[in-house]
Amino acid sequence: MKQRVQAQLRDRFQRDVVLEKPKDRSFGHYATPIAFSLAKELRKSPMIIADELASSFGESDIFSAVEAVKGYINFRLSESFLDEYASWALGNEDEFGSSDANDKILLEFVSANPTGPLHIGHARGAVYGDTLLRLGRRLGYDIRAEYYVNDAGNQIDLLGLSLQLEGQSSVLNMTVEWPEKYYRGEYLTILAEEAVQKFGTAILTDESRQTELALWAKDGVMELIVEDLAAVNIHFDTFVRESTLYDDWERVLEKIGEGVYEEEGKLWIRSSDHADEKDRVVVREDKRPTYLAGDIVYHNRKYEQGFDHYINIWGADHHGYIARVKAAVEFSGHDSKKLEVLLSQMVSLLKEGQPYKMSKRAGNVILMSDISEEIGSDALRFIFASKKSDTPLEFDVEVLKKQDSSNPIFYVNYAHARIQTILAKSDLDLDEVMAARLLGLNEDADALLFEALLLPEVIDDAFHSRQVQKLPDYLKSLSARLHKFYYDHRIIGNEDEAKMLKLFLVVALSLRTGLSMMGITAKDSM
RNA sequence: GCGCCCGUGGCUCAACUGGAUAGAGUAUCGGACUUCGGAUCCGACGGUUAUAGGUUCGAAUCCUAUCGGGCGCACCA
Repeated sequence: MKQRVQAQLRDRFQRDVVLEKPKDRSFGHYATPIAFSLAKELRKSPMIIADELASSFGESDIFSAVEAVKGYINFRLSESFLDEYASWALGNEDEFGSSDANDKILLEFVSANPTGPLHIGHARGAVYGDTLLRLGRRLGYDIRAEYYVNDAGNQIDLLGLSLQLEGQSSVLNMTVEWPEKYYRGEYLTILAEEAVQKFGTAILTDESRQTELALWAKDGVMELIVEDLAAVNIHFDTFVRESTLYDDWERVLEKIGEGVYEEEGKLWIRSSDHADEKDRVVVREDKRPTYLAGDIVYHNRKYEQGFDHYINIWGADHHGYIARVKAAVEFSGHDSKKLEVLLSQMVSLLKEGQPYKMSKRAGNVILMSDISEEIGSDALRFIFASKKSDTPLEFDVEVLKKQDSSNPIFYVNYAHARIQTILAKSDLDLDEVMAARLLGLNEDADALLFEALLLPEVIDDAFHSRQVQKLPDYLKSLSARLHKFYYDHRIIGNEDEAKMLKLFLVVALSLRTGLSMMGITAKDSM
């Protein structure tokens, strides 16, 4: 809708035009402050320019009024334009909110270490990434969802050690001396039992078999992670294992060439040449590559597949890592501007006002699966998508279990279900409803229709600004308008019954489509 | 100490990325059922946008300083 209006104005003014939604709806559907920016070049007051531009509009198919007010130019869309657009949307559900974008994007997210099930902090990045994925795909982008599995390095050794100790303690009933750092949790007990069945008890006590045990266990943990994600409707296209990358290390090292140097027996990358604070070690004195080395190969591999754009979603505690990875990308001969790193901030959880402190390595973690089971996948996804990903989020699980308007997912679903109920109750059949033209609507209906038709621009805006919370915000607002309209107007038996039902169909379409962008299936009854 | 992010009604968050009178929810108080789902709706209360300067037609948004908070500053991932 907005694109069509903008295209029209671009022809008229011979320049790109910023379109806003006026604060006060009585001003019209759209407005532009273009006169303010023209004021400087034309050396005239914005008011006069706006007046002149507004009065230059003659008859138009899409505008019923164009007015200048205090320097703004306000546009009111014609009923026939809105009606035609609404009818098109209802007849082309899959294209409603799509665009002709077709860039190839590689989106990497979650990428949690395979050392334990996902916790609530991972859930946020997961929901953020998957929502972005769905929005982008709706717009037409060709996006691959990828998970980077860190199945090498110290944390895998620690997994083996932790599993042995856990097994010695809970399966073999031995007295165990716990080290300072180790993983803990129910999943280890289960894995230890499975390990005994598969390998015999010696696997738990023989230190020389720790690596063997760990390599087996990480696959089991990955299965848990995949299950945790599937429970909230998240699925990946590809999994890339860190352990498979190092074969390529020598070749990538050659590409980097002068970008690395040897000092103190170690290999360093000149990342300080590219905005990093200092150079970083990539190969230690004992020849073991650092974590960064894996990431260098991984990103080179990404780029060699020729995507137009690369998006990584990382926990906010990794923000210091961005500069060195971008530096590595440059040294490997690629354009680091194509790599976009988005951060997902901490989550703190309340339950009846009681805060939980979370920490992955310590015992007191909140499992993602516990929360998704407690409040349901839909509520979890809605709340996690509701706030800018780069600011901390705090919420109370009790609120999300409520069945009333304080629970946003309930509120939106209720709006959708209400529409289904009234459609079923009406004596009109679908053909009669669809045949109605949305002309001569009252002001409430016009406002509701317009809001329902905004979905495409919300999808576009939410994706391109990477701010997925705009979508749930919109759905709450559309639902509120629907509830109010429903309260104020009686539908069944109304002389405009067919029009109102068609209007409701458009609202339902936007609610349903919007929810599906969040991995949520709209409810037809509560 | 250095770097990044952030300070908006009691609480949780918006504000179209520089635009019109800073909006929602929640909490508190008050109201609306002879009604298609009251699982809803309406009203009231509540703000010097942390503070002080600056930039311009116009600032919550940009710049500077101060105060306060989070995260990071590994040859861990």
